[in-house]
Amino acid sequence: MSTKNKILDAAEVLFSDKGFNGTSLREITSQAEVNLAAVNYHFGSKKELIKAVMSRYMNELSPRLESALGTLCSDEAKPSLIDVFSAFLDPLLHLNTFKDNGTSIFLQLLGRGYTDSQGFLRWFLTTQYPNVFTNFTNAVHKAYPELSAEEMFWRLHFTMGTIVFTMSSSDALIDIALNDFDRQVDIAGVIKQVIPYVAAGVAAPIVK
Amino acid sequence: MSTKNKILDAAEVLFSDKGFNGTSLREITSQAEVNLAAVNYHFGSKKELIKAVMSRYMNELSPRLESALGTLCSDEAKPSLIDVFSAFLDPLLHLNTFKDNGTSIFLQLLGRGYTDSQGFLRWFLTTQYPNVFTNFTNAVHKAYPELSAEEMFWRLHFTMGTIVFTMSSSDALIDIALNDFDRQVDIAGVIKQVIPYVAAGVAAPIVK
DNA sequence: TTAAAATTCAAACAAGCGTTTAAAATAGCT
DNA sequence: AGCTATTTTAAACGCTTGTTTGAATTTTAA
Repeated sequence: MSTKNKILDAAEVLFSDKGFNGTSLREITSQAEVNLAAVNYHFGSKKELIKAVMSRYMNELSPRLESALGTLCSDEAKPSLIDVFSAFLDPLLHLNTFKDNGTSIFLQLLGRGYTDSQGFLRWFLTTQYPNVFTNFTNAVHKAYPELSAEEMFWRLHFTMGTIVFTMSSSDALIDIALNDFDRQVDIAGVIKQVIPYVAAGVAAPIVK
Repeated sequence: MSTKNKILDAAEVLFSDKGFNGTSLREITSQAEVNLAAVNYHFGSKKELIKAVMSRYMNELSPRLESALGTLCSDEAKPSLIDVFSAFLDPLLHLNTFKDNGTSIFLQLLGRGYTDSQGFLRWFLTTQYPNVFTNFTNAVHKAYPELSAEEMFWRLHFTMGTIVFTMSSSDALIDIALNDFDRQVDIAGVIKQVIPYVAAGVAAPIVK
């Protein structure tokens, strides 16, 4: 295992757990059992390391997501909103085969990135992977064409908030579910619970 | 204006903007034009200052919220979910008269607190202000009794995520709405948009 | 007015941060 | 083998962090 990958593996777990600001390079390098200076040697800076951690996941996810949403758009049949959101399920769960707990880690990273660091990750994702966003918007528009661009804007951001926030605290929530309901839930179970919620939210009657 | 209040006023704005970890005591005290040591003298520690900032809002909000949700529960008529979520509107907007931009600041603080600091604010709120949570749960149950406790648990957390995440990035979203749609939106407008969304989400068909 | 209490202040503290340096070690190549 | 380029290492850098100190100042009350 290369030093670079040892760093990435340790960093993604710590970042997802304690946030980007909350994780120091010393924690990462001691967890990875490499020298402190290795981060700056291989990645240049902490900021670049964060980008590298996210890129590793996005490069795995984004083609599958584009494909899934793309076929939904090119199909003749009009998809339901449930179809649109369900299209995320397989690409996201595929991250679990790509890496242990990959789905959960990635979604937590996403949540961290949106609130930490004053939105620089938002910029990074929307500029580096714009196709995912436009494909998603198009798919939702096809499923619910009555929604105006402005209403769509708000509801998609509400949806993003639901997903990202839920996933960034999913470990705590899964713990509570285990204690209060004796129910063993995994990340796939949470995603399946959230899909009808966001689909119904986006499909809500248009407010006057 | 007392030193204590000068600190609280400066802290809440900086905390809501840059998070708890992202704001230093030196930024706060220089913004408040007080000595650095004043924070530790008056509050004991940074953590206690964070609690004090949140308490000032919660003490203003929680009785109004309990009352609004309480009457909803004690009324004979069965409320709609829209009624339940709308009950938050007045108490939240009241924070604007209590303080300039109070609603927005408080909701952003809430969002920060849920992701920063590994959930210690979640513990603080649920243990210090438990009535708000139980009243809310009861009101939702009355509006939608078919929902099981477990499903309710998940959907209420999805809702919390939607609200908190949206509000913590509401400034950025309001900016985008201004640029893309020439639409001047304020925090009350965002709240009114989000109510039908979360109401529909909670009311979504029960997943098998 | 005077003594005690509360508050403010400048300064320093120890600890942690990301980053840089230059020497040591390793690897790749002719 | 011997030279070059790459990588690893320990140490230190400069800076920021939250907190503490003890003296100066202001406020309070008798």
